[in-house]
Parts: sequence; structure tokens; C-alpha cells
Amino acid sequence: MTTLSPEKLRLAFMGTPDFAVPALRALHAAGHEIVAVYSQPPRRAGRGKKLTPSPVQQAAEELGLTVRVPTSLKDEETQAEFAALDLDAAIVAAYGLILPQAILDAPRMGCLNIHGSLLPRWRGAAPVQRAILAGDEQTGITIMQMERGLDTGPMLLKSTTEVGTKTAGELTDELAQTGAEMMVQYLAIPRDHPPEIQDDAMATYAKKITKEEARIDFAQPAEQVVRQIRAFNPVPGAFFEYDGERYRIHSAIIHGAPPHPRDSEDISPDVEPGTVINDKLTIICGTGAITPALIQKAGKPKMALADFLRGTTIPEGAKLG
RNA sequence: CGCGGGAUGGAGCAGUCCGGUAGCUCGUCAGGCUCAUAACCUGAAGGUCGUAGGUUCAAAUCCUACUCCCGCAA
Repeated sequence: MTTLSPEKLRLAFMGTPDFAVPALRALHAAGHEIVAVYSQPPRRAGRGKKLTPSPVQQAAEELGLTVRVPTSLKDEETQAEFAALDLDAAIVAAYGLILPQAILDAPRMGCLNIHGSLLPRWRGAAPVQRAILAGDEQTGITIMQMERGLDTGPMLLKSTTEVGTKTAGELTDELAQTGAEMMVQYLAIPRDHPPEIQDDAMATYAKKITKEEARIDFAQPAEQVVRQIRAFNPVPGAFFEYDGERYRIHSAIIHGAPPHPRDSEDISPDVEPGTVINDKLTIICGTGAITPALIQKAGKPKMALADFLRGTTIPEGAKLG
């Protein structure tokens, strides 16, 4: 199955969520020798709080690879174990642990990272969501040489993609696939991709997202509300509350130029953002309005708006938040 | 044993507490009306009420176990 017969490298893979899985599989399929897979330890997750191994750990075990799940890489014993692997390189994708200098220095080629943005923009934990929230038209993947700072190292390979109207989930899947291919491509002929230093002046940081950020802020313009919905799809899910119940909006359309009292005559009372203005669940935003397309009530499966409205009534005039 | 909601014709729900003919909105099909329609009128088809047991003259409804879906939390 080898066509280019690239040099087989002795690698460690370090990653945790679904984003990292395609890269692990691709490297394995490319014939590299993956002597160890590092992932974050199993966490209590899901209903019933069962101890659940990370997606990367599951994939690695499926491939029959050795998995290590240290809670930290700071202690000397862990570092010695890592050094003893005698690696050509360590491939890191959304691992979630800081790599100490001793780790970074151990492999002959150092540690290489797959990052989900066009560095130096969106260094950090949630690059895809931040790019969507900010309204970026393009984002992409950067393959980089890791160094001590957070996503600050020299860039080796970049690929750009259109954000369009993709959700964070869709974009993450796409970038994970792209990143996997790029890493394989890089490792085949490293010297074709000389390092390029990042311009720190252009750097922005992609803070981790919080649950509260997923609460829809209807005071924002409709365009921004829709971005918020896309950025938090599928997790944690953009939501509002009404009458003590929580509702997630999975997708929505921007409503064409609704009547907006703010700009009209004097006395007409402002329609507050978050107000439902008809029986179709059209919701007034800071400017413009949106109508949910795919919506979900707590405890219920997600459903199309028409189906939702058949069973749940949120009346005209209701205030959502 | 983390907390909680749910499973009822094709879709979304009511009915469950207080057992006794399976109901609503919509869809589908047929007919009518109409220049016409996703409109309106009339009619029809379509359901082992998640599964398995139990109680009872009688269970969607009460009891027990189980399966699946989902929200919170992590």
C-alpha cells in the first residue's frame, strides 16, 4: 500500500478529544511506528457518571496501541519514561496538558502540534468556536513546532478553509481531517516546510468557552446571535430560558427586516430584545430578528420548528432569556 | 448506586394521580367547493399505548424488572 514509501518514524501521539482521533488514525495508517499514545485520564462523564476513557484512548486501544494516561508530565519519572521511548517526534493534538521543556526537548524532531486556527490568530483552547463567534470568514489548520509558550512556536504548514455557515462541530470535524492529512504530509518530507516565526503582534487568544457564554444574548444583532448558535453547536448548545424551562436552539435563520420600533416614531414602546413577536417563535434581537429552525426542549429530542410548535406553545409577547 | 424529564397511529402532544369504548393539532388518502391554493367543507385509512412479567372482572392508567432517548451535572 506504500506509494511514496516515506520514512517510517518512531512517534508518540498525544491527544484527547475527537478532534485528535483522525490524526492518530492517519499516522497509524501511514505506517509510522506509534510506540505510545498519551491521553488525559478517564473522567467520570455522562449520565450515571461512569468513568469514560477519552476518544483518543478508545481509538488507540482499538488500534492495539500502548496508552498512557498521566495526570501531569511534570514529574521526573514520567519524563524519564517519555525520554526512554527514543522518539523521532511527538505529535500533539488537543492534548490538554502543558508540555514541560524536558518533554519538548526529548524527541529528535521535538514536539509537533496540530492547531485548529491560522496562527498567530486564536492561540489557545477553543480556536474554532472563537473564530466563528468573531465572525471570521476564514480559519484553518497550522502545523507547528512546539515550544514553551502556548501555541507560540514556529509554523511549519498552514491550510485555510472557509468558515461559511458551518457549525463548530462541522468545522472541527473538517479541520481534524485536514490536520491529520497535513501532519502526515509534513512528516513525509519535513525539509520541504521550513519553519516560519509567528508575529506575536498579530496574536489573539481563544479562551476556553464557558457554559454561560452559551446563553443566547438577544440584545446582540441577529447576525451575532446566529453566530453564537453556530459556535456552540453541538456543544454546549446555545440556549435560552422561558418559564423555568431551558431550550436549546441548534440552528436558526435570520428574519428579514422586522418592524423595529426603536427607529420609528416617538412613543411606541420599544420591543425588548428576546421578545417573541408572533406564533412562529420569531424572536427580536438587538437589531433584526431570528427564527429557530432546529430547537430542543430540556428532556426532549431536538426537532424541527414546525414539529416543536405543534406540541409546545411559546406565545406572542413572551420574553426569552 | 450523582439529579431529573420522556417513550401513546407518519410528526408533535393530551390522557396516567382518581383503572372501565384511545383523544387533540397536523400530515396522508378520497370526495366536495373553488379560476386557483399550504385555503375551506365532508369522509376514510392508520395505534401490540417502549419490552417482559404481576395485580384485577377489567390496565395506556396500579406494582416489579428491563431497554432506549434526552436535559442537568462532570
